[in-house]
Amino acid sequence: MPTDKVPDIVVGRLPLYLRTLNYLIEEGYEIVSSHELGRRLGISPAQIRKDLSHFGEFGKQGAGYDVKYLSSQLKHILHVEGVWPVALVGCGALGHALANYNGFVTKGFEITLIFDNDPAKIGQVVAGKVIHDVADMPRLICEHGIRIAIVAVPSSAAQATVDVLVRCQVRAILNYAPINISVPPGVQVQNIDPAVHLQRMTYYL
Amino acid sequence: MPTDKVPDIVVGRLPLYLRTLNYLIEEGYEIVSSHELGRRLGISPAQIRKDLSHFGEFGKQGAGYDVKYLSSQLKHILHVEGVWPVALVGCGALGHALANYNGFVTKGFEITLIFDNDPAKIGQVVAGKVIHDVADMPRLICEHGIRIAIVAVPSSAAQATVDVLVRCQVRAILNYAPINISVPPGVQVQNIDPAVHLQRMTYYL
DNA sequence: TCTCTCTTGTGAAAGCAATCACATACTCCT
DNA sequence: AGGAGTATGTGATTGCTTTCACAAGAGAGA
Ligand SMILES: NC(=O)c1ccc[n+]([C@@H]2O[C@H](COP(=O)([O-])OP(=O)(O)OC[C@H]3O[C@@H](n4cnc5c(N)ncnc54)[C@H](O)[C@@H]3O)[C@@H](O)[C@H]2O)c1
Ligand SMILES: NC(=O)c1ccc[n+]([C@@H]2O[C@H](COP(=O)([O-])OP(=O)(O)OC[C@H]3O[C@@H](n4cnc5c(N)ncnc54)[C@H](O)[C@@H]3O)[C@@H](O)[C@H]2O)c1
Repeated sequence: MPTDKVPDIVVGRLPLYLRTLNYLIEEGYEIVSSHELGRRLGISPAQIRKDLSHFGEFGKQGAGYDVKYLSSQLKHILHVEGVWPVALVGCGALGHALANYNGFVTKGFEITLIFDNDPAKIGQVVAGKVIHDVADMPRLICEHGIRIAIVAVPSSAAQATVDVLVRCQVRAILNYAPINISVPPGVQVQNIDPAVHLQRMTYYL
Repeated sequence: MPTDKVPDIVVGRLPLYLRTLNYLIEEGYEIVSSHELGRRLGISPAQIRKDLSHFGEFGKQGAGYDVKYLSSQLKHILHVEGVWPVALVGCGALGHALANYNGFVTKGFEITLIFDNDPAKIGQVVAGKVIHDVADMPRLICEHGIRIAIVAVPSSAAQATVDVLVRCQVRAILNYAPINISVPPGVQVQNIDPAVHLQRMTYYL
């Protein structure tokens, strides 16, 4: 029973399913049951079946799911069959780590443009890419048709950076600055703040 | 009407409230309403009031919340009044960025021990701390009474690293390896995987 | 072929979470 | 001092998510 309107919370789990399926492929699995997948993810088998049922029928009764097939279907659903070009803004300590991270390409992303506003950094080469002046960001992002950006600038510069990105037609932003940024409707934002994650755990200590 | 058993999802929002309150303090606010706080966070005022009501009555009718007071109360609830010593395992590109990150201390954390298994790195000084051999991890973590660790090792080493940490009485783990790790009940885990966050957004593009 | 076992996909039920709406109470202004 | 305006805290309600439970399909072995 395909796509009515899929809850965000379901969409949020699909990348986790996909990640685990790809590990299963590496391990040589050809078939996996919702039970085994759930065991690895700490999620109930029923929930996995229900989640997938939003998009179609991918399994075979009595057997389970063909791992490669389900992986390819999830890539299709998530629009990561190809490789999205991504802009990285802010090439400090964290930006360097991200630029050199080799885990993106197999997941459907490649950092193709890097920006900073520090004259000492502009022109330097990081991970095979030149660091561009943020002043050139509108032009370059437009020319490359970039839709996705990673923001790794100081908090004080984050909102202004995001505003520029949004004007450049960027529609998905991964924000590392520890601040709440605001964007117009239709622009996706995901935030990563390790301090927030740590504080979520200390409550229980 | 204080603490019955607070839902995890409520606890998960408290660090966001705290973060925003601290920005409000910097901006000179003394009082804030649930409406204004909600506007900044993209959360409904009613939800904020309901969340806080799990822990007590912090506001004043007709006025709002005393920003400093509420901040201090949230710090108390989240057990981040002091500074937790944290172990960092894996001092590669990402580990370096984390070790040098100055945003932790004001949030209640300080990386006090750094470990790696690369002989070329062991003994080097990063952010004023010596990189220790992972072989010494059990002893040092025990001696320092560390309860919180950040894992920034390759995926292939993550589960084994976590197993050691758990045996050393670490009870909260922030995992950057893009893999699902399993831990015994009572151990908190939070995962950060930028590729997962990006894939959550591409669905909507 | 028939039976037994396994696993999916899915309505129904149960369990959680978010929102509503208002009594209550505090502030500010005249 | 008193009234108008404002914002909290919370029971009731609505809405959403997860789990349950089972019919139906697939394969394996006798
Ligand atoms: N280092 C970490 O591990 C870490 C962890 C969590 C969050 N963060 C956050 O990520 C962001 C970057 O952290 P970092 O450690 O790399 O800091 P950093 O100071 O090393 O790097 C910031 C970079 O952004 C550049 N920059 C500043 N303003 C800019 C602008 N307007 N446009 C473009 N570039 C600009 C600076 O020149 C610098 O290169 C910060 O918001 C920080 O709070 C970092
Ligand atoms: N670089 C990034 O921006 C980024 C982003 C997301 C996730 N990650 C993940 O974070 C982890 C680290 O990434 P990185 O880019 O720093 O990789 P890296 O290869 O630069 O660093 C890994 C470090 O871990 C050390 N190490 C390896 N095995 C170890 C062990 N058993 N015990 C202790 N130390 C060990 C290595 O010596 C190295 O110093 C990886 O799992 C990676 O997938 C990195």
